[in-house]
Amino acid sequence: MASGQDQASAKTPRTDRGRRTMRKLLDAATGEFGEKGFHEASISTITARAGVALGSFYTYFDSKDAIFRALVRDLSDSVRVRAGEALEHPQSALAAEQAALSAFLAFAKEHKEIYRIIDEAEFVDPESYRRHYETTAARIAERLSAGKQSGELRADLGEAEAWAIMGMNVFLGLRYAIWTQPGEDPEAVAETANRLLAKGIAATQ
Amino acid sequence: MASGQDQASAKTPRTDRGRRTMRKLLDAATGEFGEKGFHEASISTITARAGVALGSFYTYFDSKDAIFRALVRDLSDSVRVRAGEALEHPQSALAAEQAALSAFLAFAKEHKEIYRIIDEAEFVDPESYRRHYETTAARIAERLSAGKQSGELRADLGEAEAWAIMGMNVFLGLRYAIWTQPGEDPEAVAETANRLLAKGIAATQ
Amino acid sequence: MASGQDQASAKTPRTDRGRRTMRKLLDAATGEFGEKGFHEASISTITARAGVALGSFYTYFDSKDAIFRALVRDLSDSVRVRAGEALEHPQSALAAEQAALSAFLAFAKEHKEIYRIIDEAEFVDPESYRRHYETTAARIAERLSAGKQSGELRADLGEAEAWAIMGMNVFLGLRYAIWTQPGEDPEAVAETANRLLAKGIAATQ
Amino acid sequence: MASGQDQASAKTPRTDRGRRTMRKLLDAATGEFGEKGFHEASISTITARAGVALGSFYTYFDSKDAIFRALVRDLSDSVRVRAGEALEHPQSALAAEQAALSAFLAFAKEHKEIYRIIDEAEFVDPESYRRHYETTAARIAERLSAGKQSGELRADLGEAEAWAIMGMNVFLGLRYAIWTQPGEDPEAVAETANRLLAKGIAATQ
DNA sequence: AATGAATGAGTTTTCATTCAT
DNA sequence: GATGAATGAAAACTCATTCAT
Repeated sequence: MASGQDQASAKTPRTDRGRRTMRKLLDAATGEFGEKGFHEASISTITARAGVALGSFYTYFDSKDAIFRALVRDLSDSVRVRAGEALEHPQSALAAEQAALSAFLAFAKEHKEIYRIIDEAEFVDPESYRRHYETTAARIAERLSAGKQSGELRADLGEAEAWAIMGMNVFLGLRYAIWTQPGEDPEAVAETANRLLAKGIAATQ
Repeated sequence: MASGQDQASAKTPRTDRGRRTMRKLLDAATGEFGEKGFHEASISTITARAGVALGSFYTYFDSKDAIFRALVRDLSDSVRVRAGEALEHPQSALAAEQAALSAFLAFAKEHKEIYRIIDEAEFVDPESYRRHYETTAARIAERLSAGKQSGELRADLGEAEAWAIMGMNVFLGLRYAIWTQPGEDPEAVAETANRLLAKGIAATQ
Repeated sequence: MASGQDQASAKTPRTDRGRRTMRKLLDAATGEFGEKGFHEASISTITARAGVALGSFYTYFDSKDAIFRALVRDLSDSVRVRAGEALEHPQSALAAEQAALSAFLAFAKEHKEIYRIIDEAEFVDPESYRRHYETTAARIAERLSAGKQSGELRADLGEAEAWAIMGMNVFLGLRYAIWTQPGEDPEAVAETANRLLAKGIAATQ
Repeated sequence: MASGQDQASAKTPRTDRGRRTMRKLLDAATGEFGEKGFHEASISTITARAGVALGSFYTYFDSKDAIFRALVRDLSDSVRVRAGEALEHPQSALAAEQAALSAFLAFAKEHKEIYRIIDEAEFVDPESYRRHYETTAARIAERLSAGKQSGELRADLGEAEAWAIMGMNVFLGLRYAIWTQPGEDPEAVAETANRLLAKGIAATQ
C-alpha cells in the first residue's frame, strides 16, 4: 500500500540499542519538521538534535522523505488511537462527537507539530496526506451511521457531513490548540461546536 | 500590509515591454508553483516557461519568495472578490452562507493550482497564511453578527462558530472541488452544508 | 545512439566565454582522469584545476560520468583523426600499417592519458569502450581488405587478424610510449612490428 | 612479492570455521567485483552475499583493497598455472605459442569475471598491473629465446615481439572469449593467430 | 531591459572502517 | 569469532542570486 521501502524495510533495528537510536531520530525529526518544516529541516540538524552521527540516520531511514513518511504515519496513528480511547465507553451520538473533538484538541495542544507535519504532507507525500483525511472522514461517517441507526441523528446524513465535521474540528484545533490565546478554554470550544451540531446556528423561534 | 519589497518596489516595470515580461513571469510562476509546489519549482524553470532569460527574473522580483508572495496576494484577493460578488445582493443570513460556500467551491474547482499555492503559503510565508485565515474568519464573524442583529441567528454565536464554518467550507472544498469525483454536485453539497448550519445534525423529534 | 544528454545537450555554450570555460574544464578533466583515474578524481579538483567555480561545472556537464564520456569520445576521435592523417597519401599495404602504428605511438607519447582514460571506460562507460575498439578494428579490417584486393596481402585475412594487429599496436604503445625507457626508439619498434607482419616470426630457411 | 599485509597477515584463520568464512568472503568478492567492478562493489554487499556479518569482514581482510589484491594474486596465479600446464610437454616453438593462446582463451571464456578483475587492477593496484604484464611478456620472451636457440625462430626477435604477441593474445581474448558471439570458434582463432606468427600477413608470391 | 555565464554555500547521500557486545 | 550499530569524512549535485556584456 505504501510506496515501497516503508513498512518493514531492512532498516528495522535488531538490537535494543538500535531501537533507542531510531526513536531518538524520530523524536528529533518531529521537533525539526514541526518547527522548521520539511525543507528547512536538514538531516544534519536532525542527527545533531538526536545526538547521533550523521551517518547513523541512514542506518534507519533511506532518505529524508522516508523519515517524514514514517512520521506522518505515526502521527496519523496517534490521533486515531487517542480519539479511539475517548470513544471507548458508550455514550450518545452527540456526546461522542464532543468527546472526539475534545480529545483531538487536547492531543493537538500537546503535539503542536502535528498540524505542520500533516499539512506539509500535502506537498511532500500527497498520498499519505489524502489517506489521512479520507480515513478520518470515514471514521466520522461510521459514527454518523451508528447515530442514524439509533435514531439519534438525522437519517439523511452522508459523507459531506462527515467532511464538514472534520473540517470544523481541524480548524477549531488550529485556532484553539495551536494559535490559542491565554484564557481560552478548549473544553468550552468543544461545547460550542457541539451546540452547532446539535441545533445549527439558526435562532430558535 | 505586505512585508516590504512587494507592493511598489523599484521593480515596477516602466515600459510596455517590461509589463509584458512581468506578466509572462507571473503566469509561468502560477503554473510551476501550482504543479510542482514552491520548493520543486525553480527560477530557471519559471523563466524557461516564460520564455525569458534567467537573469531577467531579477529585473522584476527580488527573490523566489517575493514572486510567491506576490502571487499569493493576487490569488487571495481573487478569492475574496469572488466571495464578495456572491454576497452583493441582499439575502437571508443562511442564504448568504450558502452563497459564500458555493462561490468558493466554484472558484476552487476552476483554479485548483490556486488552492495549492495558498495552502503552501503556510510554509513559505506563515504570516500571510495566518492572516489569510484570520481575515476570512473575521469576515464570517461579521456576517454572523449581522444575522444575530437581524434576529435570524442565535444570539450566542461567536468566533468559534466562525472558525467552525470556515473549516467546514475549506474541507468541503478540498473534498468536492479538488478531489471531486465524477457525478458529484457542488451545489448539492452547499445545500447539505447549509442544512447542517440551519438545524444541526440531530434528529428532529 | 549515445545515452541521451550526450551529443547536443542543452549545455552547449552560447557565447565565446562559455566555450572557453568548457574547454578549460575538458582539459582539466583530461589531466585529472589521466593522472588519478575516474574515481579518485573529483569534480572539485577538476574545477579548481580549471580555475572555475564548482558550480560552473554543471553549466556544461550533467555529471562526472558525462564529462568522462565526452572525453572518451574526444580522445577516440583524436586517435582516429591522427591515424587518418598518416594514411592520407597512398602507400603499400604494409607501409600503411607501419605508418598507422607510428602515428599512434607518437600520439600516445603526447597524450599519455589516453590509455588510462580509455581503459577505465571499460568500467565507467562500457559501451563507448567497446565501440572504440570495434570501430578501430573495423578500420584495420578495411585496410586489410584493400590489401587483399590489390594482391599485396594474403587472401584469407579476416576479423581476427584485425584484432590481433590492434592488440599488437595497443600493447606496443603501452610499452614503448607510456612505459618507455630512455634510449628506446618508437620508430624502430614500428619497423620491428612491421617485420613481424611482413614475414612472421619463423626462421627463414 | 605482494605489497605487505597480504601474504601471511595476522588475519590467517586459525579454525576450520574461520577458514570456511574466509572462503565464503573470497567467493562472494569474486562475484561482486566481477559483476560490478571494484568501486561499485561494497563491503556490505560482499558480506551480505557471503552470508556473514559486516564486521566479520575485517576479521579476515584489512581493507577493501586488501581483498581485491588477494583476489588478483589468486587469479593471476591461476592464469599462469593454466598456461604452464599447456606448455608442459615438449613441442615446437610455434606450437607452444598456439597452445598458450588456446589455454588463455579457454580460461578467459570460463572465468570472464577474472578478466574484468585483472583489468581493473590497472586502477586499483597499478603496480601489480604493470608487474602482471611485464612478467607475462618476460615469459613470452623466454620462449622466443628458446626458439631462437633451437633455430626455429628468427634470430633478431626481441622484447618488442614479446609485447606484440602478448597484445595480440589479450585482444583476441577480449574479442573471442569475452565478447564472443555464437558460432565463433576459439580454436580456429588460435590457429589464425598462429598463421600470422608463422608467416606474417603478406601474400606469398 | 535582456541575456546567460559564474558563483559557492548548502544539502543529501555513501560507505569503508571502528567498536561495543 | 561473530555481530550489527555507529561514525564521519568525502563527494556529487542543486539552485538562488550576482554580474559582465
